[in-house]
Amino acid sequence: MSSKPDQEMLEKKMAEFEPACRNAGLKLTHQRLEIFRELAQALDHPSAETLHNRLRRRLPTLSLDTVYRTLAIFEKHRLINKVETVESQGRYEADIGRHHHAICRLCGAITDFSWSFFDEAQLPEVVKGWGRVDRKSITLHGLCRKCAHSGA
Amino acid sequence: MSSKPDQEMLEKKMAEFEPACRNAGLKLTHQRLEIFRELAQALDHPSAETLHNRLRRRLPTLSLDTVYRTLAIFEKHRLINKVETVESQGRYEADIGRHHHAICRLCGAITDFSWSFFDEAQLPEVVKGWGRVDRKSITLHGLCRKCAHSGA
DNA sequence: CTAAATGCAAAATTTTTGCAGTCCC
DNA sequence: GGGACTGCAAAAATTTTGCATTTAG
Repeated sequence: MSSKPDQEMLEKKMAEFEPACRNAGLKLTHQRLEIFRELAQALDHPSAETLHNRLRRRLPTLSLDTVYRTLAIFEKHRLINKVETVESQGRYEADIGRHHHAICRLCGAITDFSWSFFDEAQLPEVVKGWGRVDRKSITLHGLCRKCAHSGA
Repeated sequence: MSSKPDQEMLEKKMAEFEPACRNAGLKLTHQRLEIFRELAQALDHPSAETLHNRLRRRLPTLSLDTVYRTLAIFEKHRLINKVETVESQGRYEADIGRHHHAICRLCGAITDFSWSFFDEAQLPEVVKGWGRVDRKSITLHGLCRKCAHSGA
């Protein structure tokens, strides 16, 4: 459903990230670049802790609280996205384009999918009265193929 | 967007809850009944802690961990729903019927809405390969009317 | 009766904060 | 150089667990 971003794609994302970061008034520190890079190449919507573990190999002094702070500030400026989830741990993604999520209730894996029919549909009238909608996304819950086959 | 459930509605929900609970093989304890009742009459998708605070007036010995355990087991048996959220605190609702959520990024309020057009739409082909979908829901993010008007 | 549920206390997990030192712009 | 950022440590917030006691069925 999602395809592995290759090196070329990753460099493109990094190239877009730098000006976006400056635009947001954020300083381009080594840590921020690496945290974004790690998230951008991740396929699994990692948590802060997961990212920290992966980054420690490259950045042994990187602290977990910096990862938390950085993800929070990236999200605030919409450079990344925090996934709507039912888990206790927050999960993040670098892809802020229109897409949706399917979550497996067994293995917890989050998979992206697109659905332009929905993206282009007008929200129902009743929502108009609620306020200003900035984003809309779908979350599917169920069993991924792998878990469904492993006798659940 | 949602209407206040009156006393009659609440009693109906309680009447439906009891057999559903037994069906799930769960014992009908005083605490469980009161936790469900409190959630069923709540309009704000409360957290475990919020529910506990509200219930303490009536049940002074009710412990927070029982609230956590009870909500978790209710959700496991699909007697209640845990809302997909970006917050660190889990939020719950007794309404397990088809509906969707609009979340205000300022005040954090969660509002329900319905959209049968979406509910009845076929998911895109690409999802078929993912696995078995049990539930699908929409989350809107933005500013509720009140927060939008208070100059955000 | 008996297995399940509760309350208490303690721990584990996840996230946030204060502050001194460091680094980008 | 100065304000933003980081790392460290500590704390806060949220959720989970072990165990003795109580309770529903």
